[in-house]
Amino acid sequence: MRLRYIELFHAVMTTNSLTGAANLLNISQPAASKALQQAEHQLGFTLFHRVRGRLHPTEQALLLRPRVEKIIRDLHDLQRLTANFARPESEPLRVTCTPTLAQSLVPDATTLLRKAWPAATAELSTRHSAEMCESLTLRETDIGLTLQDASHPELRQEPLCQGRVMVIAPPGRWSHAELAQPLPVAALAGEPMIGIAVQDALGSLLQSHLMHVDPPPQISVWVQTYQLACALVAQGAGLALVDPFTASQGDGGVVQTRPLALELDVVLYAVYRLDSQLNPVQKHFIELVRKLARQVLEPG
Amino acid sequence: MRLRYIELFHAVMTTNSLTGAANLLNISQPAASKALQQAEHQLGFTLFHRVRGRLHPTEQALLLRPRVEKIIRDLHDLQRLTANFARPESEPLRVTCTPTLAQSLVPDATTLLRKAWPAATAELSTRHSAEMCESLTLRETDIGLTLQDASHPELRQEPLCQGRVMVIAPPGRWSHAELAQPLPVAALAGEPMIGIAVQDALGSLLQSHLMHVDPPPQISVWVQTYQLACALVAQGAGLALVDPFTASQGDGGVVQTRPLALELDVVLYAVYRLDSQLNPVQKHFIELVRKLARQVLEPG
DNA sequence: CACCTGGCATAACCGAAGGTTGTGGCTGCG
DNA sequence: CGCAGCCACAACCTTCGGTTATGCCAGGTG
Repeated sequence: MRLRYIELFHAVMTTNSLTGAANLLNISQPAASKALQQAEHQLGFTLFHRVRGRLHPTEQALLLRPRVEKIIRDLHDLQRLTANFARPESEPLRVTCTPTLAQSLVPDATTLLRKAWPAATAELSTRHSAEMCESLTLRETDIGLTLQDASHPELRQEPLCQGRVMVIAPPGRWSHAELAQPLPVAALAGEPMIGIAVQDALGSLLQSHLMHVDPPPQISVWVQTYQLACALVAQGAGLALVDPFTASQGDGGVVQTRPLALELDVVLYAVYRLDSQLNPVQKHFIELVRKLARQVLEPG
Repeated sequence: MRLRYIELFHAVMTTNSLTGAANLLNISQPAASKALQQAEHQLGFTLFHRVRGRLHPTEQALLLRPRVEKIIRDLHDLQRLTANFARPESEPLRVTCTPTLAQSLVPDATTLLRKAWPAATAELSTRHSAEMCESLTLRETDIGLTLQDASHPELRQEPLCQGRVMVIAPPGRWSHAELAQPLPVAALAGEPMIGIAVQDALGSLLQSHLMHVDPPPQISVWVQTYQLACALVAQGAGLALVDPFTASQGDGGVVQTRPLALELDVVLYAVYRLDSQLNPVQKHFIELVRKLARQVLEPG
């Protein structure tokens, strides 16, 4: 089975049309037509029924589809990987972080880095945990920054610093004296709160803690990102539990922030490949992140 | 990245030589040489160091290897699958079973089937559980017969009949009157026994039961297949727990067999694809297996 | 040391696969 | 009816993937 046939099959299945497939593959429609016939002839069974001038996948084609798509995906990954072996000599600092950290921590660290290394170039991106691991193993990026435990056999995660889970509230909720003291979890009982959808590890941990207070907090809005929670809290929608980085964004202005009395720590990790020898620029960047993060997480 | 480069890379990695790879792919050595250079040129980095007239994989090549091999495997599977869509019209009865069932149950059923359907042709093979599922989903075979629970999203398993775990012993161990009565598990305490290595579900279940009798049986020999256990028991090496089919092989001659008093049943399953419409021959075959198995499992 | 052997690269050549443009037939729609 | 969209067929061309013949280099051996 020629790879070309596999790609063509996939293209036809996705576009539901031979001309569409031809466009996708940047070849002419007759070329696609001929190739498809060759593929069917070589396989010994028909892949598509020609009915009223259109193509309809046969039963066999539907069974083949998932396997073909898997091969296409794996091939695509391989290409992404090889593409990153051949990149130019002047290696840029390639960093990816979660959206939360992209608010200020990573940009701040990058500007500081450029003062120390004016010639350095950087590629910044945001990704969620799974995509971050993927991107690191495919060598699209060299350093990942995340608040989640992202253990992976090919990756090493280095804890940079840790902080506490924070409660954010609309301004005026707490007195100045209260703000410094941690808020007991029990104090959240019955409060209107913003729910953090359980897609990340921190979120689900917090959620399980909240479920155990009595009466449970009233959660009418669920959000997927901490920034949304912060914005909603600023509008008086209730309280929310967030990581300290998100909290520090709104602190002093749109929301009040107060630590939560909980043994659970938020840990900031730098993640990189096990085999990667970090160069001086990369090491310096990580140290800058550590320093900046400490200023946020351990004030005073 | 052309598929041909991937295959070539894989061939060179496995043979450690360009000429070897060329032979593997049934092309001439110069063709392989040229293709490899094209691949490296297109990738933008070298895959193999040419040192003293030999090829040595680069660091990048070693990193690429696992992904490439995965694609090769998946491609191979796809080819196996497509090969079975195009098979001839006169479909043979394709059955695979575990080695235990290949001793007499499946051959007996096949000869009976051929009396009822003289024109039918059959393809018999033996496979262990995982390979059986693989082969069924790849449509290399249509019916699987196994004593293990082989649940799989694309497959359906139909219980045909059930029997008891049997204890086998060297001849003369038990009196004629004892043979009919189930042996309590406690009676195995301290006995010399043949261990069944835990690769199959039944084996591990039996093993865990044995570990709970006090004192535990003395196991000095572990075997991978029930036939081996049977042969060792015949030579007086001790007792063994086996499925009823294996037991019936040696019964009356080389070993004595006696049911074990245990709520655990051995179930014979027929496994086939969810979407497969069994034809009359296949249905008849399954019924024959069921009938023959009942004769073995439920004597009297 | 000279010689052979084994392994990779280069050169010249060749066929077929895979691409193109042009065209025609069929279907469905305004 | 006529037009637009989609697929198949034909004729033609480029290039890729293959061949044989040959050369170079390293290592082992009499």
